[in-house]
Amino acid sequence: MKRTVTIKDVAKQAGVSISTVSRVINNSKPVTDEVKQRVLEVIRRTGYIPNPLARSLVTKKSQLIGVIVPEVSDSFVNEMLDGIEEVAKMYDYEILLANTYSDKEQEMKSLNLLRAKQIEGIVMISNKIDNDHIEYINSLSIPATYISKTAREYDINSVDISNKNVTYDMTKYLIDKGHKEIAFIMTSKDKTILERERLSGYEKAIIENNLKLDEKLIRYAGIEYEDGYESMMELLDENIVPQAVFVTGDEAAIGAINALNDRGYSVPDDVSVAGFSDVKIARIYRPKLTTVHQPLYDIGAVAIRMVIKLINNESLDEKKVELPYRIIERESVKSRN
Amino acid sequence: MKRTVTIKDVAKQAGVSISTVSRVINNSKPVTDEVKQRVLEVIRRTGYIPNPLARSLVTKKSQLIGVIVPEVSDSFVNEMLDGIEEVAKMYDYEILLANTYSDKEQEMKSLNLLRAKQIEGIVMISNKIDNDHIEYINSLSIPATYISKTAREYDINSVDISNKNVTYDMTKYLIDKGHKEIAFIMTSKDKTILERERLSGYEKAIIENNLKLDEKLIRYAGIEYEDGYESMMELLDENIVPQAVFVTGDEAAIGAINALNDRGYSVPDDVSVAGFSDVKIARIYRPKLTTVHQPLYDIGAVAIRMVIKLINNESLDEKKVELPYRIIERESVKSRN
DNA sequence: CTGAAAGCGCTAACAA
DNA sequence: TTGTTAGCGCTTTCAG
Repeated sequence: MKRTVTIKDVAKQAGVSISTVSRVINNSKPVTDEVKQRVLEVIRRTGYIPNPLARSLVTKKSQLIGVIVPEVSDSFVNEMLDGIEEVAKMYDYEILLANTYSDKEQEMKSLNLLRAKQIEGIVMISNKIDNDHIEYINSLSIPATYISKTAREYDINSVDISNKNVTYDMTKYLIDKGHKEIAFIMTSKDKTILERERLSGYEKAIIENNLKLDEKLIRYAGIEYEDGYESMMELLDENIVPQAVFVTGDEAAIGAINALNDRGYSVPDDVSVAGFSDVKIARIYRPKLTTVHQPLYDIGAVAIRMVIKLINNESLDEKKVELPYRIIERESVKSRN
Repeated sequence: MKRTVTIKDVAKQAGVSISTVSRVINNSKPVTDEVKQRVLEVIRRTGYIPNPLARSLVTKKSQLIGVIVPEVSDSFVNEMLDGIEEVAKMYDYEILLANTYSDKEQEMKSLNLLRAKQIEGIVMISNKIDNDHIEYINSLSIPATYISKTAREYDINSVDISNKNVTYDMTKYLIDKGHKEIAFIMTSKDKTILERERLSGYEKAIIENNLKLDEKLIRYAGIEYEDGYESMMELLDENIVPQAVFVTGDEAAIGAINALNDRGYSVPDDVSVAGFSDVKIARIYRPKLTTVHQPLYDIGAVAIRMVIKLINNESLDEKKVELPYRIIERESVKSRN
């Protein structure tokens, strides 16, 4: 273990005081050019790097932002992470990552751990946040922004897509393509406000267009591939073969397509399937998935940008940012007009 | 901003010295039970959390491990990240993440940044590491382990799958299934030792089984979906329609399947396709991809376990860990016997 | 413009 | 078993 070079070493070698060195590395106070060059030279020669721990200890700034995610390997999450990472780097923040596997206890634990690490801000991505999370984070008095389906229900900083009309729009799209019987597989069994809105978007489109609203066509599943597969199988087992299926998750949508295939139905020739999110696999799978594009990278980027602003005491234009979605027409939906 | 409670506050309120408080929070020296309880009580009441920055400053331990990855959103990478994260948590280490987009300059920059953050160890995942990386990391005298195709070429700690016979085994498998003309798409244009070995594994299997070794059947592409697609198209454009295609990457393999489909060939009925890695999509795609399973989660887990051991001055059983691979038979390869 | 000195919150000798 | 004290490496008054 070679001893690392400290500010003292630099000061001594440059023949100045440590305060002067501090001043040149931080550009905080005027320093004669001659002295500055001398110090810089020593720094270069010795390869000196200021110890951010010591610095943080006095400035109370760690340049660390905690990011809490359900699971890194989830495509939904990691596309956001790319955005988060990118922006963090831009502003010289480092990311402290914590996986929670959507377990609330683990979420609280991670929060605690991150807090201990003196993070300056938090980006919390969670399937479902509630008052406990919010109160705890508030009690930390650390800037935070949330990415969560339930964020809209609370008075907190959050970023999301403008969910209001998504399901309405996609259902309408499907109807416009000539589908009369449209199944709706919600990838959540919760009944949060968001889910109720999504459901009513679907219902509204159905009713407005004088189609029959059939409870049997509505299913509640999980978000995984298997969940979509099983839900679709369930439908098929009940001899329900809709003309179109709208699944609120891409992987689950692909599960549905596979279930359909396994039962001898062709997508989109026999039945159309639409997804939600536009993760990578939606572009790769065949038939390519028609889906709702969520700007995941941007969501992550905006979220962390918000906390950085907050950290710097800049004001936020809006507490709740909503990014636009759009329907991406690919191959899994066929016009039946 | 409420002032955070420090060890001093606790000491004062408990009527003891700060060293005593330090002793009880670290369990480092015996403390009378009575005093201990008193201190603990104050800690509980005040919600005191030791400042790890201050602690690190003196102990020179940050409980931080830097992880450098090409891209979080790459499925190959994020499955390893899950393993890394899990083990880190187990040993109370926090992960500092840096995305490099496989850019060498960025890799060096990230290394620098992480170094500055006083990380205690490094897990470096990189497509291609070279002497510059290694020398730099060595100069930091921080424990590191590498996950990289080129790691085997250097005398460094690394974890990998036992690559030696992979391509031989898969090619042999394909031959055993009755394929005579087998294309080999390498998802790399480099010619590292690993790539040469992979190539010769393929060649060995072909020759040993008295098949014709045809240079035209060997292609060099990138690792992405599109790369596989294009390489396959290239083959097809040259009127080469092999009975089987072995692509050394799952997403690229799926690209190849799609190219085949787009040209009217059915997989596996007309041509078999095998992949490499067994990332999530291999299980989801239809036909399900027959591929070489790499234990990505385990690779990540082992890698970080190694650096933790190193940090604690425990000796490593082996410098280069090789995890077993296995061929996963699914649907994209059909027997032609 | 520069240096001396205090102190960020904590651990670890060293004494007592 | 406990308290005192000297730092860890740095920033930041405060003088000069």
